[in-house]
Amino acid sequence: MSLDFVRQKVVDDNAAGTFGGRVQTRFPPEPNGFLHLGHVKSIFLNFGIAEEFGGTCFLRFDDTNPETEDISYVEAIKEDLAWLGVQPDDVRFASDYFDQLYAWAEDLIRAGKAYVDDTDAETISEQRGGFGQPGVESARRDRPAEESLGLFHQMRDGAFADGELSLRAKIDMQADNMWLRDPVLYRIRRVPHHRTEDRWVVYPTYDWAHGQSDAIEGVTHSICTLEFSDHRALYDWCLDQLELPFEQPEQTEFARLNVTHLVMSKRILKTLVEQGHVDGWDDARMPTVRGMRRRGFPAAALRSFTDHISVAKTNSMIEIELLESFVRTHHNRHALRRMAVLDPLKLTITNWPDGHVEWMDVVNNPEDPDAGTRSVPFTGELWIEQDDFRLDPPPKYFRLTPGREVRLRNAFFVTATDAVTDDDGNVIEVLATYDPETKGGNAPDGRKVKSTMHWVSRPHAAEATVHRYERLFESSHPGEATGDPLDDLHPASRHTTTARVEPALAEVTAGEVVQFERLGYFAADVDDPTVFHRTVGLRDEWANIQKRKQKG
RNA sequence: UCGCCCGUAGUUCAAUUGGCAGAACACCGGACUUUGAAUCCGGCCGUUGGAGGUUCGAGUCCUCCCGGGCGAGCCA
Repeated sequence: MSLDFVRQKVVDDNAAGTFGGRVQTRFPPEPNGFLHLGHVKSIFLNFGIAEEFGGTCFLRFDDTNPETEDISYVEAIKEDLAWLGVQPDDVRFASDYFDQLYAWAEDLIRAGKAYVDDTDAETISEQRGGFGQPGVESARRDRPAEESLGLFHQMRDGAFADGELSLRAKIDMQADNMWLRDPVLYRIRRVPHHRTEDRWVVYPTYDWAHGQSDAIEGVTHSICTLEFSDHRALYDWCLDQLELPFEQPEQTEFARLNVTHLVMSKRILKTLVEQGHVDGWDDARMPTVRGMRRRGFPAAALRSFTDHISVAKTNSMIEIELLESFVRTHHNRHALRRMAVLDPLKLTITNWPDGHVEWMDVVNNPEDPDAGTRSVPFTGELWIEQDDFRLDPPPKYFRLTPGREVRLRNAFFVTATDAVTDDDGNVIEVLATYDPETKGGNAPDGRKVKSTMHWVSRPHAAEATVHRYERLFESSHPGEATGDPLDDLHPASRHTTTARVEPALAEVTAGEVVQFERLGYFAADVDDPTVFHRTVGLRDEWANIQKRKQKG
């Protein structure tokens, strides 16, 4: 197994003694939204590296913009992290460092490396120039340090309105890298902050806060996504100007995660919630940590998935089927097997002794002998799946059809004898006979059947609401055709029915994932365990046969 | 237009100093089967973005070209 380029860099740095063998990372979310799959990749990368190299990893909230941030997100992010099984060595906030950041900014001004500008935002933008175009220096660029310092203090003390003044780094207005064209370091925002409340009216920008926060904490490897590549020169420039308590941290960028049929943009996710396309951020169709949790995607599967896809600088698009295969593999080992009928059809056994109940001993998980067995009631009045009976079977259809014998799993062989139809010709009940010699599912004479079907005893059945999901976005690349992912929304991504389920399903705990035999994995809702979400279906050869036939 | 980054199988990644281009998922087939599941076995898939160059030998080094991504917030 070879190392990804980030881990390789850590190994190389350790070999060269760059950080004295120390390894420290951090996961730095902004508390302005919920964690999603993209964050999960970053989380397991950062915490994983710390763990593997005997280092440390802090959770640090990048809370430098009070206009969009909120304490509720802080709590949600902590919860999601805990659910992912990750334990930060410490929890910090960029706002913990506001005093130090401000003091460092004063140093920068004194050193003639920053100045207070009264140019308005729009003009600054114009003067910045464009790609291949020259920049124009601000008229205040050479303001004496003492004057800037005085103004900077007045900014802090509330003497100016929002946006009236800003602190800018004095770097190079002709740089090819736009982030070096005198970037803004401090801005005035009269907005209460969720932690510092009204103590500050000036806030550092990301570029003045991030690298310094890393440096204060002793971070060695500051890992972020590719779009920050151009910021690295600024990250380094800022740290170069300061006296640091530790070795200077280094930024390394990796490609963010893209998955087919999924959208990771916070903005689009928010729109889905606000326009009611989903129930909320924690809807089982959302690629948020909370959504995936409700859906029944286990943290362990997310971990093996992110391990498998590794990390690189190549912009890539992962097929969602890969994620699902990790989820299936996990549940195949751990999920208890249960029987549930999603689209019920009556099956009546005409030669069954009236009122007789036979309790069948059934294995809970063939992949795990320790999971034990349970008792399931069998009677002459059953529910079977509508899909499992055809009056007029297509080729290669192995299930129940008039005159054919099949096995009812863990019970008896039955042979369909007749079907009752309604006025429209729909089958509403199937009549069958059973062979009492086949109890448990084997014929003493050794005869075989082509298929085995699940069932539920009507008198014993419990009802459960079951949600089956289609892809939220029909297109593998949402928005590719029109530019707006919302145009690719599946019009009916959730299909809800009332299922008939075996009695044992009344005992599942919230959040538990079970396999409905032959159908897929289903997660009992985290709030209401009488509701199930289809996590992912089983591989379905019959569905493939039909699909191929459709294609011709 | 300028700068930075990235191009290896359908997809995601490997390939030790420059030394036989491989794996997983997907797909196809077979075995097994009380889940058309799982499991096991096998198969298919490549102009390593292109063209030159260096070399006994290039995915790897050099040059040019092509394609894709990001960048002109007082967002992060």
